[in-house]
Amino acid sequence: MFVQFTGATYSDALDRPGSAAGTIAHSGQIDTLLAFERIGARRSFTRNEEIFAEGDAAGCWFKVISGTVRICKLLVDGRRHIAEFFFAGDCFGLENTAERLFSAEAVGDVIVMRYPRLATERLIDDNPALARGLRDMTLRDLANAQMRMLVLGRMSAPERVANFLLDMLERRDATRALDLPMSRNDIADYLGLTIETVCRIMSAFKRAGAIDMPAPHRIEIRDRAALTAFSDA
Amino acid sequence: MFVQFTGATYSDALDRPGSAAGTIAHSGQIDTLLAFERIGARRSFTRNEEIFAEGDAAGCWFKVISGTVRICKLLVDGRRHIAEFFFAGDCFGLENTAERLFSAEAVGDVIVMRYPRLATERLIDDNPALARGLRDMTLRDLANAQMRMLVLGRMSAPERVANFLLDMLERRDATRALDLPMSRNDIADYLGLTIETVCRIMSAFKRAGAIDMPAPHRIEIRDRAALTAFSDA
DNA sequence: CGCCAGTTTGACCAAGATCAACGCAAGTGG
DNA sequence: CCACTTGCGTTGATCTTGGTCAAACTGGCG
Repeated sequence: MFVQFTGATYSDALDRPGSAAGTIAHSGQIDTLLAFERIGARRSFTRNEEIFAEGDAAGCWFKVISGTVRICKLLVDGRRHIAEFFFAGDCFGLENTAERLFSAEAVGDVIVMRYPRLATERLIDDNPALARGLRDMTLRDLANAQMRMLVLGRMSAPERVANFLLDMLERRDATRALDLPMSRNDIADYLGLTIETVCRIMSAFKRAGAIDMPAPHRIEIRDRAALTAFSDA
Repeated sequence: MFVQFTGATYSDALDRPGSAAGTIAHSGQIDTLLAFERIGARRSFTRNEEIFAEGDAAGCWFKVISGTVRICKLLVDGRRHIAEFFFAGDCFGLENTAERLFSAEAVGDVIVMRYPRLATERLIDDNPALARGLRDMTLRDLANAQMRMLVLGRMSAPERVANFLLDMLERRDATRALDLPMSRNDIADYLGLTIETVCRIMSAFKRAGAIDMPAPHRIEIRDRAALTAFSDA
């Protein structure tokens, strides 16, 4: 079955506070959201601009308002790894280390909200529901990371690409058509492959009639069953 | 530089609550630890016994008292992936999904404490310091998972093995000698390699004088610099 | 029009997987 | 006590997948 790793949305975290945790009153959600709005600041970044760098002080976290963000790390010899992509509604950069272990960059033009960690900690200490929301979000991120480890550690190149396409479809709330905001290079570094391999496999999927690709960044699903079959055979 | 992914210990989580979060009074630690002891139950498992299975209800989490636990997932065609090993002091199985996505198994004989999730949630809601401790633990797990993604996605087989040995050394609080509790097969499934590749690379390290291997599970570091050099070329 | 960045395709190569055999130590049963 | 089995670990020969190197293609833009 197709491995799913949907990004953690903050509103999701409040809407579905984990099965055992019970339900949060709707008014509570509004209050805490407003509380966050008050401590946040809007920022915008242009294509390939760095939002934070590896080694920066990790004094705040972010929520994507629009656009796509990539979290990545560069090895000394130039190899790059993309840990995750984040889309509108997703939160990123929440860490407990003093320094950033990864950098964050705008894939295209991006608008984010920036929240200071200290103020967030204060809000959380006074508000168990909010704390629970953030905790669930982090736990969801962790589960996604574990699924991604499975993909990177044990899946073949076609399985990785098929999984990626189905996952993107899911995360962008699409069923048939999809505009990929990231380059082939980004996809390769996300899947632990080379750009050539990603290209070849996408072309193969197209030849096999599983997808259509009117433009490099435009993907249309023609045979979802075939893709799903590819995704974990 | 060598990539580090130390497991999250519960006491660590309380001892170092993240740089920006301030310090927790020592009495607070004792109280919350006692609180946990009260809701926990001791369990023991024998070699290869299942602690929980994929699909089980996720109503509790665990702390390793002694022994080694592996968290793993089986693909339909028999491929296996080990998401993480946990040693004495590490916590595992804390999830917000209704069902387990991974199974947990005893690598050797294991003793754990089992804590119900519901009671934990209650404790956490009343105790911000405790909440923070658990949050930091989860964030540390997430950071480790991201480092492991880097290893699985972008590192060569010798780099993975060297990293693994250095990481085990660190996690077992050893500097020169190390007894690996897990089989070569476990190591392979943890590193996304085959057992043959793991064997060959360990033998190569031994031939190169980087390690000594008086018995398959006994590793002695002879040239840490060489290992470190291997670990990220 | 020509350039440029990103994408695609092809030919070849190498790292690691697969298949197979062997080693070795710890049981087990006669 | 010794044959026999069983479960790991190790090593070698060969094959496959995906990486590397190189060249061609495409669309946008000055």
